[in-house]
This record gives sequence, structure tokens and C-alpha cells, in this order.
Amino acid sequence: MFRPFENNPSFPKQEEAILEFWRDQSIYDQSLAQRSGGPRYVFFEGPPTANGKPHPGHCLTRAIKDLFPRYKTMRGYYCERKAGWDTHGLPVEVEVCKELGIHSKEEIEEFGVEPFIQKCQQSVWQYMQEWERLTERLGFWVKLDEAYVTYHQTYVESVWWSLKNLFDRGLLYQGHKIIWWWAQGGTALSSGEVGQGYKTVMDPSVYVLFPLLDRENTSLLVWTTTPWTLPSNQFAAVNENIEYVTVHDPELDQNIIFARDLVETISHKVKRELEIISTEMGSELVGQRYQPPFDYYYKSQGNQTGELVDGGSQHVAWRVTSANFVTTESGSGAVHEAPAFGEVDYELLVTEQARFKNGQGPQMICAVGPNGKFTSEASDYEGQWVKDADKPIARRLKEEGKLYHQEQYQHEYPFCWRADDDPLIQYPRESWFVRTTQFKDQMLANNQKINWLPEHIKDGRFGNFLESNVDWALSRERYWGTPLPIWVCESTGRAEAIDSWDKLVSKPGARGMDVWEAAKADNPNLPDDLKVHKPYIDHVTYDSPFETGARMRRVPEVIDCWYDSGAMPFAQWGYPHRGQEQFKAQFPADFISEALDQTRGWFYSQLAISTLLFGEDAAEGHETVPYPHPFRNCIVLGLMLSEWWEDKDKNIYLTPEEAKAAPSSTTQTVGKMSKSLRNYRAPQEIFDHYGADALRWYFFAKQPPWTSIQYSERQIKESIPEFLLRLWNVYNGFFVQYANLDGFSPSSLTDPGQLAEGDFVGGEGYRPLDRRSELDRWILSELHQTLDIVIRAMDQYDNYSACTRISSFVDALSNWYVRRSRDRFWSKDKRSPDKLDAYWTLYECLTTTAKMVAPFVPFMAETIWQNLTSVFDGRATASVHLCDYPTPNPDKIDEALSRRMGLLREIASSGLSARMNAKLKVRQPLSGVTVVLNDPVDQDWLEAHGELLKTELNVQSVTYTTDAGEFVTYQIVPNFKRLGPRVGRLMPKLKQAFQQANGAAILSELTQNNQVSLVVDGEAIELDQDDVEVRLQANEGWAAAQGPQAVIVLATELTPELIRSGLARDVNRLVQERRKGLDLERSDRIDLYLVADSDELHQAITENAEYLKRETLARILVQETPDFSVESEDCKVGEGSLKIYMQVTGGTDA
RNA sequence: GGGCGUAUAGCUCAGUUGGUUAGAGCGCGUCGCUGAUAACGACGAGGUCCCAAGUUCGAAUCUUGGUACGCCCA
Repeated sequence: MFRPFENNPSFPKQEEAILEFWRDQSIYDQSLAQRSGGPRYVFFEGPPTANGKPHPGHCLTRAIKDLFPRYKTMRGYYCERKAGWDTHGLPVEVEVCKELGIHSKEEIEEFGVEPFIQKCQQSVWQYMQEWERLTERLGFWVKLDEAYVTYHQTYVESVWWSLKNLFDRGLLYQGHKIIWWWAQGGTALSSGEVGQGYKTVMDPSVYVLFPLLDRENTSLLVWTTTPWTLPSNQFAAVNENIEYVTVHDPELDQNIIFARDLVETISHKVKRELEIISTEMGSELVGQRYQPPFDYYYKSQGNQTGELVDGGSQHVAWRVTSANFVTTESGSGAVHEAPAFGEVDYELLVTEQARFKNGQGPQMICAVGPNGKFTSEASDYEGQWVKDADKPIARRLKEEGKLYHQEQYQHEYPFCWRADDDPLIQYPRESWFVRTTQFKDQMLANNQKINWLPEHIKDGRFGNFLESNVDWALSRERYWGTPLPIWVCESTGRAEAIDSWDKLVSKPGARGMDVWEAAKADNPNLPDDLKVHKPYIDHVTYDSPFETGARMRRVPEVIDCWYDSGAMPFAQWGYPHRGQEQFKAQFPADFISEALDQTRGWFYSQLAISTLLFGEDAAEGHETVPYPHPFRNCIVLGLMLSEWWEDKDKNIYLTPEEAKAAPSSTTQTVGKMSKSLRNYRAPQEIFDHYGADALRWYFFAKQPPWTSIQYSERQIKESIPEFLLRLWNVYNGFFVQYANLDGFSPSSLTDPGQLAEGDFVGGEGYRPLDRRSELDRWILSELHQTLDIVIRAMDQYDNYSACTRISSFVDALSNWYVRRSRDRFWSKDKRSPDKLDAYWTLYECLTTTAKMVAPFVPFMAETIWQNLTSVFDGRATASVHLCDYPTPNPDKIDEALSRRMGLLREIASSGLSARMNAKLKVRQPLSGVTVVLNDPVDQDWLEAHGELLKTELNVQSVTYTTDAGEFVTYQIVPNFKRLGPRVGRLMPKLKQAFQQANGAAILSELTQNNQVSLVVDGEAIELDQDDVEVRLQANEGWAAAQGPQAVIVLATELTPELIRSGLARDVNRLVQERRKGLDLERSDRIDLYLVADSDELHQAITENAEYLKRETLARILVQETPDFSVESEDCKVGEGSLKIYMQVTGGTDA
């Protein structure tokens, strides 16, 4: 017996049971162990951070990450899946700060770095359990208990090793650059981090007058959107190649210079006519000196000059310079330059400095401290936060008559991604950099070898990003991160890198470890991993090898946590201090996957680090690895959006049903998922309502993974009837029910194993394929074709095509094979070979399908597998996930059969359509149909399989004809693909000629001579059969329907006999309905009493008594009121009415 | 402003190297079928394949130029 499930299966409940089974039997471990000798399939887990709740986007990532390793494992590969956690960095610090109610670095210092990082370490695991639960519940098989963790000592030391490698090769350097600076947090942000924080804001846009010293009553009009940088002004920049005008402003009675293109715009802004006095090129303005709006520096340095390299001398600052980045698209065509607060402005300063003799050029002016507040140098604003100074500065300029115009300007401006009220500023800073630019070509070469999905990532987004590579700003002036392992001699400033704790503490004169030891003694629960972190590591110093008596002290910085994650290919093993074997075996990865936002994140950090360390230009003495590495195939997932409905009070509904039930009308919205809006269903709720398989199938089968996905509860729900339930119905609703009824069991197989091909031979009643019916051969052919397509798709990482094909196979199984086999299953003779064939065929289809879908919907696959193999008492493979993936057997694929069955299905479908047109319901038998085929090649086969059609269409005969002039018109259409190149521009006329010609005549000539000649435009064109396509057009007036390959014509004439036969079918259905209503078992036999009120109906029952008895399992059928007392059911049949009485006879249909 | 992507039915999306009747699922409507019933089948309505120009015998598909949206970057 197969275990029958209740009619309303609870998939979530079944999934929970499967999870328990996997846990109890360590199925995942077994699946690995049995592949340990196989070729490796290497997977890297991109580490998530566990200090935030997992959301639906993570489900997609984790589902895809599970799918391919499962598939490859079943295909024989050994695929280790080591989990990992990203634990360092700003996100963690910010969380802790929130918890402590503090914000700035000063506050952290005040709180104490030691307790702070201890809190960071704890906070990392805040949502760990939720992540683990999600991972397991989704069916993502990954070794959680062997996860790598980026703050672990072994991991940190591995990162140190890589940094030492770079340092020793001169690739890690300290530089002075203008960077995006988070003033409140006191740290630089990487370009990736900056990119995450752009917001649209309104900033002041001011037009300031810079009076020129050498032109009377004339000012240069200078534009800026950051008034707070004006006190630090050093230059004004114009573009040499732009034309400038001097205009007269009547109100100020002053001359003003700005770009010619902007006369109208600016005149409009200030609402007055500006008269142009003269015109000049920007180059003529270069060198003009001006008076800056603030004199903090100008006062003392305004007249300072320096000697130029080319001879002569010049004032060092406050003059007009040329810069080609100046445009006339906005502003005035003249730009205020404060080199301290802009990258391009800084470059301009560097260029200027280079013009002067050593040391005589301009020095950078900066009136702002690292905390983002004005220093004493700008005395009027000292201590004020720069953004707060915008308004007072503008006010003061206005009062002094230096502000020509002011407005609000909307633009994108970066804010700190973790503290999104804090705007970033560009600021000059000392920072450590990795010289990635030196490896740009190597990275590009490496990238070329990677298989990106979708492909456009390679030369598109990722390739372009590599092209515009800048050195990696690595250091962070923060606390919770991998400490930069560089120790500097306090006396000489010379530095060295250290790659492990042991090497550090064994340095001559090493001291300071006691700080850690004391902390540990004080709190033995402190994880040992903390000793390689701040503040403990900062206390460790040693004797300088560069100067006697001097000490080596560590630099204060930690590193960008993206570097941590990018180092995971080797750091997860602690390489090279340990794990050398594993690293060798597990590098590079065959497969990784993350969402698109990782382009500049993990995808880049991995590629950069790998190229620098192991690339073809890597250090000598080191093994280089051929490209691509560290990953070969990468699926870049799309962004996940949410769908919801909103009413006018902004209440949120997640399904159309909920929206309909809302008190007021709602509108459908699609957009980003937002924790605060709660505009999506939490993953756990999806699992509870629909199950993990439904979610997985929705992800895999609804769209290619790289299109942006709408996380819609509605669509997740839909994936159940569409696929899961259909498969479930074939398995449980049909196979299990009937097999149990008939006592079919495959248990006679002594060695079922994985129920692979061939394992069925020897089963009781099992017959070889060539002795089974066409239908059986057909569905197995479909199955093997499906396997072929699925494997080819999956090998190319195309889960979408694979799922599409699987779906259509399950549809074929359910809606054609089972439907057309019902008579065979229902037939009385339990041991008939045909019936057993049907069982064995369906059994093989189901077990193979279970294996085929196992990577996609692992829970349902397992449920089905378990139950279908339960009859073997443990002789079969214990889990579907321990099986080999089924492979197609070309011998079982019969393309002609597939084609023919397709044609048969088309004819059946058209036939039903014709009945519909003629308003002849399917229960009414008809005498026959005539089928007119476009192409008679399959006619013989179709005729031999008439039974299928007869039952499906409920007709007594099916006839075929090719000469069907009376039903159809033949239309000949040219085969464009074939004729196009040959006849060229005659094509439209040829088409027309065909339309006007007699199709039947052409066709018959073609059939006879295999050739026909047509004159078009005076040119004779010879055509053979392949040059044309025949289309049939059903003539008016017949109950006919037309498909692509055939026309079906119904015989609509009804004889009294046919009508009575139809009535009998009505009666049958009503009796069945009654049986169901009375809750009878399928196999219960009954006594049936039918009382008809018309002769016609009475006669119909008499004529079809045998049919009725057989279908309804009636032992007796009497057309009288019974003598026992039982309630009757009164029904309408056709025009008449019928009373049905029935009782169970006791015995079953044994 | 630059890069990348997308635009096809009410919704979500397929659409192979250009080939003349553009598909699927869902939703909607009509009808049918049913001892597979949280199903199933047939049919129907619903499309300027974003717009324009071009290449071609032929364009949803190729080229160019626009427009809109999304993402990334400045």
C-alpha cells in the first residue's frame, strides 16, 4: 500500500516533516559523502550580514544558491557548501550606536572602544537564529555549523597575509586624496558605500561677485552650490574655449562677466535686461586677479607670489585659472575653486603647484576640521557645522553686496548610507590605498573569461566599472573591522606588515599583549578572536628593526569590510597559515550568485583581490592561476520589487482579495520593498501559508533570475495550482488512489535501488516498452526528451527554460497521459497486461519526475519519492536527494511519435472547438468526424489510433480525407524563408498570385508532377512542394474547426439512437454524482433503481444498461421504485426527469 | 550629465539566425467536462509589439534618432 494523503494536502506541514527527516537521517551529509570521490563543483557563499533581518530578496539568492549545487550533486559532483557570515564594518557599528543612543566618534571614544567592539561582536549575531531558520526552512543546504566568520582570528590572519603580500609588493600605499568623508563618523567611505547613499536634495545655489583687481568696477560672476566652501576659496575657474561677455547691470551699476551662452538665463533669473558691452574668450580671463569673498587667508597671503618653473613669477592664488570641466550647462560659466573640497578642484591645485618652482606654489587652504566644523581660521564660523553655515554665509554675502543671485537647486547628493541624515563632504585625508589601477588590464582580462549571466554584465556594467578603476581606498578610521596590519617605526616612519598574531608576538621586544590577557582574565567569556582586534591589537608594540631604541606601533586604521568579503576564497580556509589543501581544491569557484548591487561590491572585491594575489602578473614565487578566477560562472540576480495595494489612507494590502475587502478603494502599486512600509509578506508567512516549494518554484519558473522580480504573494500562490498541485494530483489523487484500489505494487522488485532505467525489469507484470501501448511509449518519450532539455538548460545555468519544460511535461502527464489512460486504470481486470503497463509506466514517470524536480522543489520531490518507494522496506535509496539525476535514453525518444501525438492532441482540441461552435455538448455522442489534414504523412498512424480520438471527442467514427473540397478551401502560401532569397522583390506579387489562384488545382498539380509553374510579372517561377505551404480554410456552414495542421468537420446529424446514448451518459453522470453525494467509496458496489418519466429516457437506460452498470459499479439496475426505503434523488435529464435510488450492496468490487 | 538595462494582451512575462496568422500563465467572459475536485478542457474579448526614420521582397526582431521607466555612477 502506498500511503494515501488526505484530499487537502497541507504542503507546509509536509515540508516540516521532510525537514525533520533530513535532519534525522543527515541526508545532506550523506549526499556529500557519497560524492566524495567525484569531480568537484565549487561553490562560494557570499557572506550575508546577520545583524539585519533576512528579507524576501535573500530568499531568492539563497534559493538560486541551493538549486545549482543540488543539481550538480545529483549529477555526480562533490559540492561542498560552506556557509559564511560578514561581520565587520560600519553597519555593525551603526547598529550598536543606535542601541547606545550615540552617534559620533567622540561619543564612541567616550563610551570606550573596548566595550564598544565587544558589543559589536555580540550584535553581529543578533538575527543569526532567524537567518539559520530561514536558510533551513527554504531548503538551502549549506554547512551552517562550519561557517566562516570574518572576525575570527584565522580569517583575520588570512586577510593580513594578503595585505602583507600587497604591502611587500608596494601595492599598498598611503596617499593624500580628496575623499568622500563622513564627518560625524570620522571616516572615509568607499565609492561603493557612497553610491548607496545618494538622495535628491535642495541645496542653495549662489552666484557670487568676485571683483577683478585690474578691471574697474567689474566682477567675475562665480557660481557654487556649496557656499560653505567659499571661505576656503583659492581660485576661480573658467573654460578657455568658452566665450564670455561683460554685461552692464543697470541696478548695481556694475560690469559683470560670465559665459555668453547664459546671458538670457541669468538675465531672466535677475529679472532685468543686461546689456552686453564686450565679448572675449575664456583664455583672455585667465590670470586675472580677484578679491575673494572672505579674507581669512587673503589678508595675509593675497600678495604672495612665487617663481614659475617656466620663468617669471605669479601670484600664487586668487586668480582666474582654466579648467576644461567648466561648462555652461548650469551656473555662470565660472566656478569657485576650493581645492580642499572637491576631487577635480584638488587636481587643479596640483596642476597649479606644478607650475611653480619647488615649494613656491599655492598651499592648500582648508578652513574645516575633520569633524566637519569650521576651524579657528574661519573665525566667524568657528565650531559651526559646515552645512549649517550655508545660510549665514549667503546672508553675509548679500549684506556685503557680493551676492548677485541666489536660488534653490535640486540635485543628487550623497549621504552616509548608515546614518542617512548625515551628508557626506569631500575632504582631504591621508588614507591607505591598494594600487588596483596597476592591474586594470589584468582584471579586464580575467573578467573576459568569466561566464556572466546575463551576458551583458561582462562588457556592460561590470566591464565599464573595471575600465574606470581607481585605487581602492582601503582604510577606515573606525573601530570594528580587520585591523590594518601595518606597524610603523615611531622614529623613522618606516613600516612593515605582519601576517599573523604569532609572528607579531614573537617579534623582538614585543609588549602589550597583557592588555588582552587582563581583559580575558577579567571576562573569560570573551572570544579569543577579539585579541586581533582593536583596541587590544593597538597595544602590541615591538622593537624597531630600523632604529635601535625605537618602537613599532600599529597604524590606527581598520580596513574596508568589502575587502574581508572579497578575501573569502582563501580566508574562509585560513589560507595560507592553514587550509592549504582545501584552498587548492576549492579555487576557483564554479558558481556564485548574488544580486546586481554586488557588481561594485562582492563581485569586484573578489575579482580585484584574486587578480592581485593570484593573477598572471602576481608576485614571483607565487603560483599563478589561469583566468578566470575566483569564479567561473556568476548569476547576477535582478532587483526584487514588491506589489501591494494602497487605499487613500495609505493602508497597505498585500493581495487583491484583501484589497477588495478594504473599506475604501485601493490602487495597485509596485515598488521597492520597505521595512517601514511593511509592503511585503515576511518569508516565514509565505512558508506557513504556501510552503517553501511554492516560493522556490515561483523564483525559478516565473522569469529568468536576472530580470527584476516582483515579490508578489498573488504569484507565489499561483505557482501551486500551476505546477505543484498538478503534479500532486497525478501522484496522490490518481496514482496512489488507483494503485491501492487495484493492489498494484512494485514491491516485487528485489533491487529497486534508485529506480533508474533498467531497475524496473523483473517487476511483476512489467513488460518491455515495445510491448506496451503507444500512449505509454509516448509519455516515456516525452519524459526522456524533457530530461534531455532540462539537463542541457541546467548545464547552461538556465533554470527558467528547464522549469518551462518540466511544467509542460507535467501538463502532458496529467492532461493527456492520465486522462487518456483512465479507462485502463478503471478496467475491471486487475491483472490485465494493459493495466499493469499503465501502472508501471506511470510509476516510472513519477519516480523519475521526482528525481528530475528534486533540485527545484526538494520537499515535494522527497514526499513523493518517500511514498512511492515505501513499499520496498528500505531496499530503495532512502532519499531522492541521494539519487543520481536521471539522464535521457535516446532509445526511448521517439520524435515521430511525439509529433504524431501532438497532431492527435491538436485534432482533439479542434474537435472540441467544433463541438462548441455547433453547440453540441461533449456528452452527446455523434456519429463521426472527418479530419482534413494539411499533410497526409501521418494519416496512417492517426487512423491506427482512432480509439483515442473517438473517446476524447465522443464520436463513433473518425474518417480522414485529403480530397475535401466540399468542406474546405485550400490556400497556398509561399514558403517565404525558402523563396525569399530566390525571388526577391517579386515576393509580394507571388503572394498575390497564390491568393488569386485556385489552391486545390495548384495542389493537385504539385502532388502529381511534384512541380508547378507560375508566371509572375512575365517571369516564370518553378516551384516544388517545399516552396509552398498549404493552409486550409474551413468553409462556412459546417460544424468545423481549424487548427494549424488540420480541419475537423463534425457530422452534426442526431439520430434518436444517438440521442438516447447521450441521455445514458447524462444518467451515468447523475448516478456518479449521487454516489459521491452519499460518500461512497470508489469501489463500493451498488443496487441501482432508476425511474424515468419518459419513454425515451426509459428506452435509453434499457439500451445502455450494460454501460451504466459497468460505469457505476451497479450490481443490478432496475427501472422501478425499489421495495426498500431509501431516499430518491430527483434529477432533470434532457427534457424529462429521473428518480435515482441506490444502496450499497455490502460487498466491494473484489 | 554618463553607463547599463527594460518597453510585447487588463496583470506577469516568453518570443531562437529577420519569413508574412506574435505566444504562455493569471485575470475576465461564455460554454463544457468530471469518482483527478484548493481541479480540468474548449472558445472568446483583449495587441499602433513605446515613437519616428532607415535597411530589406519581408522588421516585434537589424541600424539610427527620440521618449518613458528602472538600476548604477558622477
